[in-house]
Amino acid sequence: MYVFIQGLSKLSMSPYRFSGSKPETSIRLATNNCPYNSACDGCSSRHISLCNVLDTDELKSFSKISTDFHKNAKQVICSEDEDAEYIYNIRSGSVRISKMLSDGRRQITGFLFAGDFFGLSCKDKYSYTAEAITNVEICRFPRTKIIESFREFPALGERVFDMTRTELDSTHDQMLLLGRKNAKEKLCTFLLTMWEKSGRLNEGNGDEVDIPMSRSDIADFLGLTVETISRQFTNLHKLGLIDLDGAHKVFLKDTDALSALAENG
Amino acid sequence: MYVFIQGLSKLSMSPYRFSGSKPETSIRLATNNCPYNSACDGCSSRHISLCNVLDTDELKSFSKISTDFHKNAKQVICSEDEDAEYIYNIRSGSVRISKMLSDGRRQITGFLFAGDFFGLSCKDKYSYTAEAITNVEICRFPRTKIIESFREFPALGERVFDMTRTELDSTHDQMLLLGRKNAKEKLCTFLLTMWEKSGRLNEGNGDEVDIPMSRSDIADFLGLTVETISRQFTNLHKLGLIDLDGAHKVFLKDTDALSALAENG
DNA sequence: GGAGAAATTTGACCCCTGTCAAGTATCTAT
DNA sequence: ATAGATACTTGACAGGGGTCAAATTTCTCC
Repeated sequence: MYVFIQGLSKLSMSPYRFSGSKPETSIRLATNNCPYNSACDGCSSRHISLCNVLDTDELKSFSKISTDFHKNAKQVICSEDEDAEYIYNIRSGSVRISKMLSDGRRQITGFLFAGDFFGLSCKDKYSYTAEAITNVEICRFPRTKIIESFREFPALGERVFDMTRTELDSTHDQMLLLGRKNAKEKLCTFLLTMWEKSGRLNEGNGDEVDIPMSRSDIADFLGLTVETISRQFTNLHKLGLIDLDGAHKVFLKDTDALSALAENG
Repeated sequence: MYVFIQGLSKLSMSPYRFSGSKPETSIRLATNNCPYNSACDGCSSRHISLCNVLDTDELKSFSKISTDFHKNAKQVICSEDEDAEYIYNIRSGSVRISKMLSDGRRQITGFLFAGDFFGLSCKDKYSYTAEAITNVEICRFPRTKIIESFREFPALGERVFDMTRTELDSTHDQMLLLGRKNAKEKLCTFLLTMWEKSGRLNEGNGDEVDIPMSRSDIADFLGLTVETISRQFTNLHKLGLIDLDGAHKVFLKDTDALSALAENG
């Protein structure tokens, strides 16, 4: 079991908690795309976000460069080749990060959840597109200002650096998956990763896993087609390893068996 | 042509120079694995390495935590699941970074060259194996000490952070390649990346590219088999796009055509 | 320089996954 | 609640790349 957990923590999604993924609508925000200054005080993802290394006073200062906003499911947050002006931090909801080839083939390089951030590139253009999968609450910081604040709050810079290295580790696992695993192994790995993530927050949840993204998203994340994903879900169901309740709720009936299949399917 | 160059700079190898890759034997070191303190003064990769942000005095101080050593081709530098005690910096030669599944399937996550570093994980074990492809000269720093020195030399920390983010960008491109490109596109992309890298240092080299790694390494990097790699080399040769001089020297006869094939093969 | 080992190439065959198509279920918006 | 759109599933078929095998070339080391 230990090996299994270790394997999971490497997969290509940031290893920070997410708060389940029922579409959430912001109560405080009546309209989309309408930034306002956040006090950060009531932020539900504060304890798992990059800012969790700041104490109350520091956070008060830091929050001055932060702007809150909200996006509905399917809206674009930032696009490939657009000026990389902001760093984005997810407060709630699910986001997909993707890249495209000129003919439209898409690769999703990661799914991000509450506590994850994105947009901190070295280049002055974003090298990927970020889109809301569910409704999301996000805060963002001008890139130049957050880099300045790394000097004011060195712990913040270290925290962001740590998260970046953890993310790099995850991408290496995802490269192993994309280059060397077959369809069944890919889906098992994915389901266990989602299970591990959801388990971190919802401890009482048992083996029920919420899958906010579409089959098509999963396909583009695992380097497969929608049809193959669908067939593999059916396959795992016939093997008695999972139950499905609609397309977005999966019950893992034998995580040990799934774990075995994730490396030798 | 601009788009082409831009595409290249994203591919999953660190975008720092390498000094060609003819196997090099250290003159100063008679034996392998025999660390000694380096003065850094005569280091040929100093201008492209992480330490290039340090001035002469700073480098003198920094060099105290550095140890030089040498490995022959095919030797292991560090292994998956081994204590991650050191950060390694490549002074010359070529290194492959890889991960394995329990049944032996291997994924090479990157090829590294002079100026590149590796080993800076968040975890206390290395999450990958590093092996010398050619003979290599390497210097290494105890992880705890280099992290301390980030406080003494903030520019060094920023430099390492920058290189890490650039590397993360590259892995995203490699994920797109692994998940969505076909065999021909993968090989064309790879050849152009190697060409771009070699061109940075050896400007007079024209379109002759040195490929230090084996067909098997290329296969494990691109998520293919040796046979497929070999067939695609033959294929590109028959198309008149490349000439081969042995297995490790490739002459790119039409980089524009290769560039087109790299996205729509 | 020559023998053995290792790496690369080539061929024959086949399977996994993609493609195309159609049917079914689910979601969304009135 | 209902209609239309979207998402998902299932089936038939095919092809790109894998597997196995053998030939050829290149490398390594006395």
